[in-house]
Amino acid sequence: MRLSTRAQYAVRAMVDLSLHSEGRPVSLKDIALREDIPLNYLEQLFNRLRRGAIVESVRGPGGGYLLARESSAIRVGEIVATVEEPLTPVSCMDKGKGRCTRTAACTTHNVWEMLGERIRTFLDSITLEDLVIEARGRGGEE
Amino acid sequence: MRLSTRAQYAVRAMVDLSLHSEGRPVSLKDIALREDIPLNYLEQLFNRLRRGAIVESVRGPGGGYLLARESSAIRVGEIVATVEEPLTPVSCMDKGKGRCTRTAACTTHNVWEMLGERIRTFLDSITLEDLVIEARGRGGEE
DNA sequence: CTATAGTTGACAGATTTTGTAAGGTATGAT
DNA sequence: ATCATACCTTACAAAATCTGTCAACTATAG
Ligand code: FES
Ligand code: FES
Repeated sequence: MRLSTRAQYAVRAMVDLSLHSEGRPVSLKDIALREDIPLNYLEQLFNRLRRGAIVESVRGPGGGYLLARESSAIRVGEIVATVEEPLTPVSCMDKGKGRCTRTAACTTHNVWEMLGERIRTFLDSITLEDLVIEARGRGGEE
Repeated sequence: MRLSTRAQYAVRAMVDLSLHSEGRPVSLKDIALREDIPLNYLEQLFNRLRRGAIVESVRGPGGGYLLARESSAIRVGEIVATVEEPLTPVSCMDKGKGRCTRTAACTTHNVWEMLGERIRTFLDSITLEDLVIEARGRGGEE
C-alpha cells in the first residue's frame, strides 16, 4: 500500500510550482533544484500533468509551467491519478479484466472497491490551495 | 496505490478458512486448491499470520490452521498489516527514517499521514465475520 | 542564430513482488 | 517403529515495476 515516488514528487512539485509562480511560468530546473528531484524524471511527470490538463507549458527561454486552473480547483487526487495511473487497490478494477480467481464470487472484491472509493474521496477532498496555504503558514517567514 | 497479492491472498484465504472450518483445522492444501493460490506461497503467508497471532496451527496428519480468535475479533486491517508490513503510503513514516527531502518542512507529509490513517481506520472497521456473512449470503445456497 | 526550456521515446539499473524448491519438524495412524 | 501428512523455514529465481538516465528534437525570446 505504497504511493510511488512519482506521486509524491508530482504533488510536491505542484505545491512548489504554486508557491513560486506569481503568474509567471516556473521552469522545471528550478523546481528540480529546490525539491531535489531528478530533472529528467520531473519532465516525464509534467508531461503527464500537461496531458491531464493540470498544468500548461510555455516553451522557450523564460518558459516553464503554469497551473492550468486556480490551485483551489486542483485536487490532490487528480494529480496522483494523473501520474500514477491506477488509484484502485486491485487490478481487477482496471477495466477489461476478469475476476481475481476461479472463485465464482470473489469474497473480498467489495472491500477493495470500497477502500478505493475512500482513498479517492479523501484525496479529492484536498486541493492544491489547501497545501499551499499550509506551507505558507509554516515556512513562509522564519 | 496497489495492494500486494500477498494481502489479497491472505484475506481471501482467511475468509475461506472461516467458511470451511467447523472448529476443525483446515489444511492449506485445501485452501490453496479452492482459492487457486500457490501452496508454498500460502505457507509463507500463514507463517506470518501465525506469528501475528491471527491463526493457530495444528501439525501432523489431520492438522491445519484455526482462527486464533472469533472471526468477529479479527479485523481486515490486521490481516493486511501482518502480511504486508507497512500500511503507510510513504516510507518516511516507517520509523527511523528521516524526512523525504532536503525541504525543511515537507509540504505533503501531512496529507500522506492522514491518508494512511483513513486507510487503516477503514480496514480496521471491517471484521472477518463481516466478510464471512456476506459470502454466505451470496454464495451459500444456489 | 543562439541559448533556453519544454517534448518525446528508448532504455538501463535497481528494487520489489511473486513464486519455486528443497529440506526440515511434529504428530496421528497403522 | 515407520510412514504419511501437513506445518515450518530458508534460500533462491523469475517477473514485474519503479526509478532514473540519455539522446535527440522543437519552439521561442533575445
Ligand atoms: S475479483 Fe476483484 S478482488 Fe477478487
Ligand atoms: S517527509 Fe514524509 S512525505 Fe515528505
